[in-house]
Amino acid sequence: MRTDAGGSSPNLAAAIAKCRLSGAQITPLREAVLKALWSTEQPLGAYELRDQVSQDVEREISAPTIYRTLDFLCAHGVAVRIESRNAYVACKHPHDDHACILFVCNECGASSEVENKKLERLLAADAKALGFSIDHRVLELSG
Amino acid sequence: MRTDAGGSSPNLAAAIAKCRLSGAQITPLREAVLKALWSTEQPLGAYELRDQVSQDVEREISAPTIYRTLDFLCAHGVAVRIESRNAYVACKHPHDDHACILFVCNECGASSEVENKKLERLLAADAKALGFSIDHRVLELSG
DNA sequence: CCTTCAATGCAATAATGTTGCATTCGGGAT
DNA sequence: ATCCCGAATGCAACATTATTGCATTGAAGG
Repeated sequence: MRTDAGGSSPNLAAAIAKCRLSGAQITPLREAVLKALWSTEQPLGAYELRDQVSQDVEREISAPTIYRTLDFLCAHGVAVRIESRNAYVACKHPHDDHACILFVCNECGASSEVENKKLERLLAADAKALGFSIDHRVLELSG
Repeated sequence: MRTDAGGSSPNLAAAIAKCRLSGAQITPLREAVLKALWSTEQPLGAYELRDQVSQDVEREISAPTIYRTLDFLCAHGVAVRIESRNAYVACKHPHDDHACILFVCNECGASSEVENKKLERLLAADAKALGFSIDHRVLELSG
């Protein structure tokens, strides 16, 4: 028996597995939201997700529920919020630390993540010079 | 006669001069908003600015007006929007291109900009590798 | 004086995000 | 099995952030 319902990318299953690692439960709702995120390259807004997921599960999901679900997915590193668009995408790379750059296309809206160790080191060096301990980074490039 | 009213930082005057360069007019409103931004290290929200500026000019400024003014200031490189906080700060460095990193303190809220050419080159290289032409960057670190 | 265009005023409304509390549901202890 | 507990969700109300469309003002130039 397959655990990956609906024929979506195998990596969706991997993301789900990743969440389970931390003892968190993957509910049908969380899975539906994650699935929606995986179904496109486009960043999706919270209310957009709400509509899609509502249709998927055939009942009205409320805004707070969506936001809580997104918080959960982001906290578990399987989704990322794009601050400059108030939108979310599935995190499609397997790394634990989220030191990636997000490229977002202005025309098609597609986004892609890029890892860059050198850049990470530079940021760390700058932070150190300032006596600053980074707890969150936002690196978003659009073009 | 001094053009810098109110005894604020001399750099506020420089910022104003910078705007004039592009033939734009600095109205009392725009100057008041810029002054408010310069008066603190703290990122200020649009509505926060609205209240401060309204008090300053002794009449109610409307939200659209504040947003338009902020758009103007950002477009002229004398203010920066912090995407991860929905807030704005004065841009306090003189450079024309906005290739800086924004460090924002979680405790005191203060923000500071850091220029880093190496980092810039790395970003450019990554973008090139993707066939991507950057038109806007958001680099925000909080901690 | 008149035209014109940028800047601003203003009302309404959209879009995004949050709070507080009630309810449900599943798993472990008794 | 039943009870209890805590996590997840439902839900109403509300807070915050941002935008649209159109009217008005005001300064620069013919």
